[in-house]
Amino acid sequence: MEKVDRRVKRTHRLLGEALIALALEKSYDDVTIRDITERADVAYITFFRHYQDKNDLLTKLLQEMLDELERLTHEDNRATEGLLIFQHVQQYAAMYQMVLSSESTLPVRRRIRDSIAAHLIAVCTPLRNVADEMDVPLEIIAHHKAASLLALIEWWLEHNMPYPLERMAEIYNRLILDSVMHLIC
Amino acid sequence: MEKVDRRVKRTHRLLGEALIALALEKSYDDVTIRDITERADVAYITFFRHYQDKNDLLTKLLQEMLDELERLTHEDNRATEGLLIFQHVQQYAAMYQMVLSSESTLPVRRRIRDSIAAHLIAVCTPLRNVADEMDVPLEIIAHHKAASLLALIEWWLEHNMPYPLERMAEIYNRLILDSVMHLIC
DNA sequence: TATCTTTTGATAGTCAGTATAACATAAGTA
DNA sequence: TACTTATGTTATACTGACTATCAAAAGATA
Repeated sequence: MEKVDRRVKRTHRLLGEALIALALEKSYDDVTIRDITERADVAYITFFRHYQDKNDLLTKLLQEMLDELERLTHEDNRATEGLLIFQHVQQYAAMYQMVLSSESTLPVRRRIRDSIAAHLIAVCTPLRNVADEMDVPLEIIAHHKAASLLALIEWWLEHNMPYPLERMAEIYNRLILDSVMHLIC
Repeated sequence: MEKVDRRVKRTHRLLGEALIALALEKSYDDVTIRDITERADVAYITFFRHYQDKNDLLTKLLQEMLDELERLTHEDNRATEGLLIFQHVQQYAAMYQMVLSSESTLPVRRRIRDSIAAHLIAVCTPLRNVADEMDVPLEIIAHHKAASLLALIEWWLEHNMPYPLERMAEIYNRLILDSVMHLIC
């Protein structure tokens, strides 16, 4: 645990808070770096002393959020997986909305998708028998599951969460988990 | 059938060809409007006399391509649906790659997705019995199918089409169509 | 072919937003 | 207190989108 200069810590916090607040007011894409530094009461140039660009800041903000989800779903109690995911999404709804609705966050969205897919591959590879030539490749199944989950989350958020998270978890189980499991086992 | 000035027709063609050629050389996002007009040997300002911005040009290029797909899948012979789709994607691979891999085409991607979803809803609504409260809502199923299809296409293109289109059609049937049909009927 | 209409081109300029340099000052650390 | 590091100020370069104006060229029409 290295000590970080209090000023650095404060700058990071101020810039992060400013970005989130501004992205909620207008849209992520419309937020300029000047907006962020002015809202944070920080010099413009200071932004570039800490981050390469706006996406870099967003990515770092997202990191711990995703780590937390990773920790939650790692225990992998298949019965509650959907519940945990949608609880988490509801908790960080603003952040997810930001990532899923803005034009310029494709790399971030890709990283989320790929990490979900990689997780499934890691879990399933040892379980799977010798690959049948006729089977759907595991890599494609994993990609499909990850993309479907993100699409479901996106739908929920874009429609302002019309169903409670418990219902979404159930839908997730039927729509995605069941059909994926059917193909794997 | 209205007559279009030959100059207009020529300008449209030149700008469209230039965008596609340039997007293949670098990436769509890195292509500037000045690039396009220079490649097309057309005055910079002329671009704005025809299109609002780069995405507007792309959208109009995409339109007829999608109309063609719509026509093909409208007859909806479920057995050959996957085959038709992946034939079409292979034929227009460059365009699909452009749309699916660039950061700034989220609106275009959304439109494709939503039109696929709308089609499924139109086809299935009359077939479906009174909605069971426990069922997965048709709207979500449609959104899921559209997003999954796009994800599968994306995977195929990003990995440089490692399987022939016939195999992809088969995967599409098992991974997406079967599970969706299972939930609808 | 002559006339009229529309499109195009050249030029110059505005604007927003990103990014960097140099030096002075303030805040934190030990 | 002395030293180190982060921050602020100011000025500047640069890219790319977008517009205005006026002259010239190409096409449509009769």
